[in-house]
Amino acid sequence: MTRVYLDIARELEEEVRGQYKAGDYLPSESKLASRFSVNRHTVRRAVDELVFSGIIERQQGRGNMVVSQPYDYPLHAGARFTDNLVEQGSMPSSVVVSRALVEPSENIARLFALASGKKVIKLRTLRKVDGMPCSVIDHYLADSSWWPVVKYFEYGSLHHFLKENVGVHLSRHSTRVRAALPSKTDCRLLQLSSKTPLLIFKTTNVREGTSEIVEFSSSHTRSDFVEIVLEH
Amino acid sequence: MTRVYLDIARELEEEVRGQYKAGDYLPSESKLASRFSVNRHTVRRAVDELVFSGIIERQQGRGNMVVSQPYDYPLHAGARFTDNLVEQGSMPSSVVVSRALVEPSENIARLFALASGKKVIKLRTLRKVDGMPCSVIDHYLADSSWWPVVKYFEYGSLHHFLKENVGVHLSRHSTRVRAALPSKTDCRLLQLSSKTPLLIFKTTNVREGTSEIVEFSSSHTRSDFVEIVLEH
DNA sequence: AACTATTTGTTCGTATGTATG
DNA sequence: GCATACATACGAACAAATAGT
Repeated sequence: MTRVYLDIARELEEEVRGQYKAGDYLPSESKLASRFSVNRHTVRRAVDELVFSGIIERQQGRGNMVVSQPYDYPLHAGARFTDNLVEQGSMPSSVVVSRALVEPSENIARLFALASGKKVIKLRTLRKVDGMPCSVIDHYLADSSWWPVVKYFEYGSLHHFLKENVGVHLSRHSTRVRAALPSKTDCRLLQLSSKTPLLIFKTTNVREGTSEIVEFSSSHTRSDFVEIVLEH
Repeated sequence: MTRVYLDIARELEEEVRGQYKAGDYLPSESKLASRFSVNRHTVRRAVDELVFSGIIERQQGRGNMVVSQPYDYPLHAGARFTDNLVEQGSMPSSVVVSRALVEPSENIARLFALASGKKVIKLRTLRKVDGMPCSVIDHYLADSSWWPVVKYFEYGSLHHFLKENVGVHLSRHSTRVRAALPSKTDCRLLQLSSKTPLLIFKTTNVREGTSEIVEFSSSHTRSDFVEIVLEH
């Protein structure tokens, strides 16, 4: 009768470490409950243990996702990738995950000095290193007339794509850095535990030679094994 | 009906911060349950929140004890200071909190290309904004012969002090950025909750005009209301 | 756009186990 | 042993988010 949930937690943890990879989902709590012949509360308590130890991330309406790499990555301190800041906007190895013409937020409309009602292009790209998603970047483009072209951007360097296809050369204007814990979306896209802090770089890019801000990007990078290098 | 436990958690937290001191006990869960007219599970869930945030500790058979009384910051969320990266090494408003000649770690000895047995100077400075500690910086100086002079550095810009008093001009060599949750020491010095992520900048500085690394610094900045601006 | 099925989240009720004094 | 307080477990119901039809 006593402490069933700890046994289940141990069993689940072992299975996760042995047979799951980051991004996989556990069976639903109902299925686990019937499998272990316990009440759903009890498996839930068991899963709580894994959530607390950072192996599992709960996603309401979706399921319980595995967020750590059991035996893939040697996450011991010191083994850390480095990424160059200046490539953040033009990662050659990033892939578009979503793309839309959207109503800009108030901040972005002000930044771009947009007339009200005008839409902006929003691109979300995901960058992986050795198959592991390590940063999500949201790009906002001020000029929605680029949409017919940008619609066909799939992967690679966005800045290079823009130069080739719309003849715009972007140059970096300012960058702000902060750290924060991941949002639910960050957790999902980066297969991350909500306890892993992110580095957030907000960059504005201008049309080269002018002071016209044409792109704003916000990159969210997992900071447990990626370190950003600044050039001086 | 929904999320009653969060309201109760907020209420309890407020009372704890206002009227309890470390070592006090909350009323029993049954009493709280009847006071808030909810099931005991619900107050339990509420207390869980306080346990998770580290201000309550459960003691089976005894009660729920207040273990810390976190500082109450007069700062509303959203008010965010910005700090310029290039001043990180030479904050005019920082104060020395500790200072010593220490045995360097392996990494630092290698970085400085030091002979074994040589010591390095370690300075820890604290920078406050409006009275609130917002970053701790550990400076390591390769040349221990500066000690008699550095012993008298108390506050202000370290780089300026070194230029004036030992005739060394430092110039930035490389910077690496990451984010992490605070250590216990960080929490203490910055009066932080362990859930607030920190920005960590590791910078190496060389003697100007040479490639001789003479200073390494690691700055830990609270990132909930400080944002770092990069210049391009 | 509306509806449905699935999955996690919250709350109630009840009962029993376990630690403390 | 007894009373009290926290800990675990069962069952039921509904809320809220998500995904797909």
